[in-house]
Amino acid sequence: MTSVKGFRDFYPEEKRTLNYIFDIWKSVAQKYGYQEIDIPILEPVEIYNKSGEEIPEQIYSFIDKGKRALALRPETTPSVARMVKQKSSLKKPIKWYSISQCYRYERVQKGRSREFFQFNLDYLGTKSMESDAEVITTLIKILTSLKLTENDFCIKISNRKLINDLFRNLKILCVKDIARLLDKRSRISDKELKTELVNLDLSSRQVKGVLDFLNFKELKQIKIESEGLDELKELFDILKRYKLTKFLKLDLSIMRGFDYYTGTVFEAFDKKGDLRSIAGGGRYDNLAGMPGVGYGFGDTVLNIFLEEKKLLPELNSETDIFIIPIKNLDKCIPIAEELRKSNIKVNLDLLKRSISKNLDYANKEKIPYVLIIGEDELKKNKVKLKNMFSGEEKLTSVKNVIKEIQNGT
RNA sequence: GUGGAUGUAGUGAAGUGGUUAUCACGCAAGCCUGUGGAGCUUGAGAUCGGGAGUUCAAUCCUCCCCUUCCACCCCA
Repeated sequence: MTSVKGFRDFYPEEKRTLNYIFDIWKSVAQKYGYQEIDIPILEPVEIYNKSGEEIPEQIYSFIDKGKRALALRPETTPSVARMVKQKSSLKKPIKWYSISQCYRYERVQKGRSREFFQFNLDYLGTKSMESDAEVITTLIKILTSLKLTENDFCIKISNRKLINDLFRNLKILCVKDIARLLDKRSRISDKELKTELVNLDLSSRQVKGVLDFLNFKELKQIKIESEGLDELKELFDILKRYKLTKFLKLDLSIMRGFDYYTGTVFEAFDKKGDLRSIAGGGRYDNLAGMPGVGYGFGDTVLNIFLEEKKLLPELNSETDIFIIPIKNLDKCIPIAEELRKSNIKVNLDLLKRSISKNLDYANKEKIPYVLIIGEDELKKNKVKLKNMFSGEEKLTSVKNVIKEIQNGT
């Protein structure tokens, strides 16, 4: 009796945590003026052709009854691009976000499942670095809203055009192989990296060139003519205005797996470096029929990260109040309904259990208030309201209960 | 796909070639006919991951498979 490998169950407590993350994703996106969209779970397989080699391998694809080759969405950007291309009447700029479950058939392990939630945020319609900066800002704001600080994470930034120019300058052709190597950089020593580079038939001058630019920490150190370099300079300048420089790190080893990126690329990492990347994205100017920039942000790594940092809040039940009837369930139902009419979330004991059992239940479920209703109370036309955190009790009217709960929350 | 580890109630752990497989937490009921987080009592819950073999007898020994986890690979 298990769920499908790599697929997850969310019990109420876990779902609450997930909702906490969703709420922050949404509120930051809305704060910057992004609109929520939704995309289909199935897409034609071909739309992922531009994603690179890795993705098609991991795609859940099948032929449907109409002989169409379909795929469970492995990511959102191609769908966003499709939606943008499809409807030419959209007003620019297009600022969208979405939260969707995505699917990838891959080896299950820490931080990687086959089904995950991905928050995606995109700014389409301009090549201006201002949009790259805003998009990166939202990513940082999400992480800080989750109470993470510059000691916990950083955003590594690079630019595809600059990388290409650097390679061209060194007359290196096997860009792909090197890109893969560079991606591993944080996990291998410089020495190993060197021998690997030599194995790829690079001259010693080329090896030195590659190692050099990996160690660039500041843009000033880069001495070539490149549009990518200019873009990066501009981007860092704009981000200064958002006062976010402390989160940023120039890192030319950032490559990103997707082939469709054309300019800025960035990735959010935990500073200790023992987790996978938390979020990642970049600029894609040839995918949607118009330039765009965006990122994807999965829930799995984030969850582990927040748990390790002990930043997942203890969340109360969504229920506001639990009613304990004492041998008069029939009289309590109308009271419960009255509270619900005032938009209060009410749970009512239907099992006719004892007071102590019910209090125990309310306590375990972390319901903040309990209403005890018995003979004595009904005689006086009152109810007994108990605050479960303080233990305080008072005899009061239903109307006052409504007021108290509405003010208290 | 490659390599390593793992598997005993819901969870975490013990244990033994031999009748009814322990313990803790959790769950349920009672002590308490109107007051929780504690205590005590009782109860439910496991074909000991699956299959084959060795044996009079296997949860335990052997083999195969599966699962889950970790690393590589890659990525959210």
